Amino acid sequence: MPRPTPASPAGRAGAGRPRNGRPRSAAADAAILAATREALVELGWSRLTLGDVALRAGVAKTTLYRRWPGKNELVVDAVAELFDELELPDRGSLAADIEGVVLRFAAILARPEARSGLMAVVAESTLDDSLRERIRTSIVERQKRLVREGKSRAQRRGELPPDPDPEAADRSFDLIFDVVAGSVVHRSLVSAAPVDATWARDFTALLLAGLGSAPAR
Amino acid sequence: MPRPTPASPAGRAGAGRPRNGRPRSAAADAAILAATREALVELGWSRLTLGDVALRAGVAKTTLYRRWPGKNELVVDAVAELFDELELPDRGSLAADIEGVVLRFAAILARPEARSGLMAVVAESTLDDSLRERIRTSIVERQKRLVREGKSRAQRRGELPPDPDPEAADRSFDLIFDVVAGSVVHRSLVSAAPVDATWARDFTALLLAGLGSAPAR
DNA sequence: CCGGTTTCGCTACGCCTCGTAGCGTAACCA
DNA sequence: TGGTTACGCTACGAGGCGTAGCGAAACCGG
Repeated sequence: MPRPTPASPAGRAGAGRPRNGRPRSAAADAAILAATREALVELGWSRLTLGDVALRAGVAKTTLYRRWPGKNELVVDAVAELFDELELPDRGSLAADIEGVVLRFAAILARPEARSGLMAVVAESTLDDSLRERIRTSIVERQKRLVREGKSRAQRRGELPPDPDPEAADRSFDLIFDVVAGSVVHRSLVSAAPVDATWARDFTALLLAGLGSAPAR
Repeated sequence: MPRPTPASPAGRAGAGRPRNGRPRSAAADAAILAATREALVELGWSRLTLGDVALRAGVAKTTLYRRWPGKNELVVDAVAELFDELELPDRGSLAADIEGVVLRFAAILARPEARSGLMAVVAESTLDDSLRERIRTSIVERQKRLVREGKSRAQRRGELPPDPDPEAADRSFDLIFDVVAGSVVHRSLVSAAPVDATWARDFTALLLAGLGSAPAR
């Protein structure tokens, strides 16, 4: 009996692998994902074809279909790897931490393979629940972890008050995450304007002090 | 000599139309855009085909290609019409105005034809400058006008200080726009969580007072 | 009323991509 | 060595893309 479903192939979900038979080439996985990003840069989402990706990666097209159900899932995994480098170094203050993570996040979004791939899979996920779940675990949850860490770090420093109850803490946390990630994505992809040091400083000032205080630095 | 380019067809850019010959059917335009939205709901972006749209609209496929260069531009125009209803009623205070526009904006994004279409064309625009410009003039600029109006309204009320110089005013304005629009879009499409009254209130409180004040209401 | 002009519906076409099936071979394990 | 799985390759039907060509319809100026 072969594997019931093509299943999730990439290393991220390496669950029960049978001990018999020829193992899947890990090099092929890496080559396919790299080829996918390369094709995203040159062709964008709509003109990207799986046959072209297979050709670039030096594997057969059938190998590609054995590991990923389709174009959507492949691109999610290819883009997700870009976010592996996202970290949150401790810069001493909440303001500095926010500026730092904003600039790092924006640096990833500035790469064309992320620009053209990310929004496309989000669009597809509106009619595909399993794809949305894949995006959530592979990309979104990873970013969220950073915001959670930065918040509790600021609370240890005394820059933010402790949360009164866990329910309110969760809601406040989700809100902050959407504001930070959404603002950077919108600035970068929709407004198509650069997220540079000036913008990061202005954004941090707004997030910390709000509109009521002096909006201009 | 026929028209040099297929040109921008929809009513939005109705420039120099020749006075001779059979006029283009305005009813066909409306039917095509409505059919596009209907197909977006049922099929989403990737499975939407122009042949299917033509069939739904009751026009020939060639008619469709005579008016729009391709799928991208057609969907931009179809989605843009959804934002026509976006307004900013005066609710007496800056906080109430923000909550109102957030909820109205979210109501549009909750419609499946907007969800699946908007992100897709934004993704495509990363490699197509003319498409990005089309999105900017048809969709983004329209939203921006509302934020500009709300800001000056709040300044007349004395809720916000006047801007020191025009350059800082522009930068502050662009920032606010990206934060508001980006946060709502991210919450709605990426986090896939509802933008309800509670979220709108929490977001407004954060935007006005910042993280420094009490984050929980 | 009529000739010029443009749009429209329809059919047909070559090109490409999709996703799968089938086969022989290669790699790994007990 | 035999069993099992992955791989490369070829081939295929299905379907969308975007265009060309045709005759008919609609509108305008003379």
